Amino acid sequence: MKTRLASLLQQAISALQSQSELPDGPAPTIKIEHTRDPSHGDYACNVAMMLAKPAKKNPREIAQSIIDNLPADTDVTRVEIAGPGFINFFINPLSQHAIINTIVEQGGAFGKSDIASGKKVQVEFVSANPTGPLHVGHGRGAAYGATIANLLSAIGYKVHREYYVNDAGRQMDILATSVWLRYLEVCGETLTFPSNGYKGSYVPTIATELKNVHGELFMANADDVFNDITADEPAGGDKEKHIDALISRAKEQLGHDHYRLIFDAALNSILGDIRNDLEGFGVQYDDWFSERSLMDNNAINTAIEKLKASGHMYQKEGAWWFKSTDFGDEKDRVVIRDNGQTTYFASDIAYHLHTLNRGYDIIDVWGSDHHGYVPRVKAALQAMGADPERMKVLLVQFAVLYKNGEKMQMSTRSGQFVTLRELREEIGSDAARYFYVMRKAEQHMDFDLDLATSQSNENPLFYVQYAHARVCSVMRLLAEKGLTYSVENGLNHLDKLTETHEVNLIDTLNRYPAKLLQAAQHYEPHQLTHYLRDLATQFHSYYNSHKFIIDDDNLMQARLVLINATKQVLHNGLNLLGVNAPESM
RNA sequence: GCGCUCGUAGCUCAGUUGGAUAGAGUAUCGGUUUCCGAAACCGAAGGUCGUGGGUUCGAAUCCCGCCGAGCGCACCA
Repeated sequence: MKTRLASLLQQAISALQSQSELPDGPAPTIKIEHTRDPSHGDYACNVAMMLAKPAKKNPREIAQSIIDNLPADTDVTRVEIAGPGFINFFINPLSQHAIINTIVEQGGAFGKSDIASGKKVQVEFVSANPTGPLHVGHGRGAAYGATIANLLSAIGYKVHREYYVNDAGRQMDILATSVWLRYLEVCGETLTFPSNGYKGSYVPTIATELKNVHGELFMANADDVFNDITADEPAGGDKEKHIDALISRAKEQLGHDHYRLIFDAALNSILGDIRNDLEGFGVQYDDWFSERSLMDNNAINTAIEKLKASGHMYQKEGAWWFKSTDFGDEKDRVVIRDNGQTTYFASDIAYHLHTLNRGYDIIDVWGSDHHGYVPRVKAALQAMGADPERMKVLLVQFAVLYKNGEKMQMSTRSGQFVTLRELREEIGSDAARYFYVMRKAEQHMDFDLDLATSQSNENPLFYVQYAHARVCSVMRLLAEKGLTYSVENGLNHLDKLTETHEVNLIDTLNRYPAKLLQAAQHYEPHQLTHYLRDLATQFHSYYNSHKFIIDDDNLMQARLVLINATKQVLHNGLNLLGVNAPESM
């Protein structure tokens, strides 16, 4: 309908231009919007006001000329000028009914489109270091990323969902060493656990498993291990140097193969837990991409060579630097450390290049604490001759948790955090998924655990699900009464749906496809949650003022088609959010 | 100090390329069930859109200053 109106307006404007009533040249893009106030009609357009300046005319005057030149359309019942120069359209309500036919016809596909026509995009999200279980901060990125992927897929993108596994680097070494030290404790050694080690309870668990499988294969004397190691912070030393020394000691005492065994045991255990956790959260991936694989297949060196060839690399103090300031970054960045090891940044450059080379545009969902990292990655892509516009970073604020009215501090290292799994167990995946995407991603978010766990009706998910369940309930009752539902009959009598509640509900149904498109293009799932609440409100209001199971069979069938169409749209929307649409509550 | 994100009802938040009287939920107050599920519905009240300027027909939205919050400023990942 919007495009139809736009085309009518375009014709009128062209006509005026040829009569020299309006200046030639490109007219402003015609924007048709739904009105907020029903007294303003169904659709409104501000094009007359946009033309006021170039035409040097009163906007209301222009609006009148446009209306006078507007071609007739059977579904437009009235056109008005209002306010400073809006053109308001009143649409024949019966023409809106057609959406119900469309919904019945398309079912679960209703609302989807092929706007993106199969363009390939990779959504990389969560990608937490496999050094511990996911916590509620990661949960938001998981819910958001998964929903974004669903939305993009719904408008025709070919979406690749990927988890980038940081299975290399110092943090993993710290984890492996932490596991080994706990293992020694399990085997009866006493030692002072490093202050910078991973202290979560999952570490001794992995250590115990290791002992069950391998016995005392990795056994060592604790005094030997700690002999000549730089002092830890509590002992007046440096915690970073302390843990680094312990890592070196672990590698040298265990030897490459045994160290790798422990390292992989820790990695596999934690990654397995993360996979399981995300699966339970309804989050699916097409690929779990290993950072280590970039080293194994030389992709990192290739990328670095490419950077060097670009002329934006230089050597300083034994390290290789990328001159990212050439591309607007704050400072230059190290790619190869003076000890010869490549940095995380080097891996990430290689990873992004690799993804682009596979033909995907990139959407990275990152925690907002990584926002300073964006310019350097884009700079690297640009230096290597790639288009940095092909990479889009969506930043997600961490949720701040409140319990008993107090803010909870979280840190993976200290082992003090609420895990995603705990959250799911307490409030359920549906509520968590919905709650997480209800707010704009870059908005700070207060997550009140007491509120979420109380299952109060504060949680709007129940409201939406209830609307869906209510339709199901009506249909159950219909069957109990021995009555039958005829879609055909209902579709044939849509013209009987003339009550205000019905018109409003149908109007809301009409808005769904555009809303879905907008939510996807702007990466804003919260638009969908707001829409679904609106739709549920319309339905509940209708439900309370009209009965559906009535004596007039034609009217009843028409109403049943309407509420089933509503149910379908609720279902489609919730499905995109990764939330169930229950038949009963 | 510099940079990024942000400041809207008591609280949690919408307000999408600048549009008409700034909207929901929740909390508060008052109504609605012999009737398809009251986890619902209807109504009232609630605002100097942080603040001061600027841009124009028109600003919560764009520009600048100030105040306040969060995050970032590693040869960590």
